[in-house]
Amino acid sequence: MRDGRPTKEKIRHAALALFVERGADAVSLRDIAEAVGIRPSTIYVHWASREALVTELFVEGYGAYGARVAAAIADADGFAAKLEAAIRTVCRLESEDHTLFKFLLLTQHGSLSVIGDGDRNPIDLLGHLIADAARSGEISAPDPALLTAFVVGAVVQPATFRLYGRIDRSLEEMANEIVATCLSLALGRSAAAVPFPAAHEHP
Amino acid sequence: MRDGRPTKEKIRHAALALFVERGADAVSLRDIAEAVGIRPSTIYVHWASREALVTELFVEGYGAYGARVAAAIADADGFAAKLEAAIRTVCRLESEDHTLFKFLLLTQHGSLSVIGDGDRNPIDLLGHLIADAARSGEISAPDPALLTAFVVGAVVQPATFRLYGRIDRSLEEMANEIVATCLSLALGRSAAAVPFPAAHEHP
DNA sequence: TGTACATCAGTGAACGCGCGTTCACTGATGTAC
DNA sequence: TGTACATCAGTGAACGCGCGTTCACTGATGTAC
Repeated sequence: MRDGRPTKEKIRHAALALFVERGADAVSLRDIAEAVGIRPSTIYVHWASREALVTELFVEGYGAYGARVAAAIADADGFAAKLEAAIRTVCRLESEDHTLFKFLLLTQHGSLSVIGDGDRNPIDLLGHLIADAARSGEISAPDPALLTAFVVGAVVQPATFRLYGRIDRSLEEMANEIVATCLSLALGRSAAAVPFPAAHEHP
Repeated sequence: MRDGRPTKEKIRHAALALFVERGADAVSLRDIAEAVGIRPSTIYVHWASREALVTELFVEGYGAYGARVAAAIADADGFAAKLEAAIRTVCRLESEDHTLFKFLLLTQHGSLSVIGDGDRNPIDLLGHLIADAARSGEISAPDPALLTAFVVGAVVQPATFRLYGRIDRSLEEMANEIVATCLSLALGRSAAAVPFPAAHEHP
């Protein structure tokens, strides 16, 4: 028999590229097949349905990111170093495989429900890191979930701005600024760490 | 002749609610018509196409937000007060019409291209506010676009977390923390304002 | 005040289209003898 | 080494379905006389 693995890999790459280019909903199996140079029915040799293909790409990509971030956190000592390592890893991943990064960013809404609670995904890992540090007293964060949102926002929003051409540099090129901002947010100079520092209090 | 305005308004509301519930791509004109209690063809009395309906909802909603934010900025004096007023306005809008807010947040990707550059939308307004303050020396921001991303992220990411149940409070309830964080980001205690403050420098 | 007319919001049936999916098939390739 | 066979990756034609959209129509309502 023929070896189907190269074809399967080609389908994966073409699908990812098209999903990023047009949005997953706007890409048909015929589009993917045409990009690879196969017939649409061949896709069913490798996946049970269109949904299974999309889900596999999302779960595998998200899982791979989670594993890399988890390893970075495990290798560093102390909250600040762990947070910095996690952020730098995400910034590096954006450069390593920009297509996958875009896909995860854009497919987020709608496919996030596939990921179970507490799974090994980058956002939960950051959330646990911050929640643990708050519980142990290493940082002062009255609302760890909100602080996590601020930190995630300081990574995801620059990435989104880049996606829409509002920013030219890659996440990796901005990594120093992003890391410094995340540390500043987490280490007590932000509202989430010390509530209402009254830089400007509401009347 | 009958007055079609109430029907048009019902279609607007039902469409918005369904788009938020399932994502705009997953809602057909038959779904909308059924929710309103009319026939699908009636929608063509009020809009030229499905796309025209979606675009009108997005552009009108985004424009309304832009107008409110622009007014808030115009009414306040000085950069810090203007920034605070803009952020508080966005937080208030999320409570006032949660469905519209969700729709704008989720439809962003894919429909943002409809909005022209420099238009009166909340993100460009924030961007110009920050860029102007950086130019006049009121704040020190080597990369105003990146600082804008941080500030937008400090609003949008908590909203996204709320959407997915990671946070329970409304933006309005978190407004004090969000405003303080945005001011802290913009007023010089962040990496974007003063590059590499070396809270934790990379080896 | 009563009647005739014009307007147009809303209808109902139908359209062509592209979609995801199925399935009997073909034929290249690895394995057994 | 050469031949027969089994496997299964990939094909090609076809399917039913729901989609956005069209269009001749109906009939409620505001306006003119």
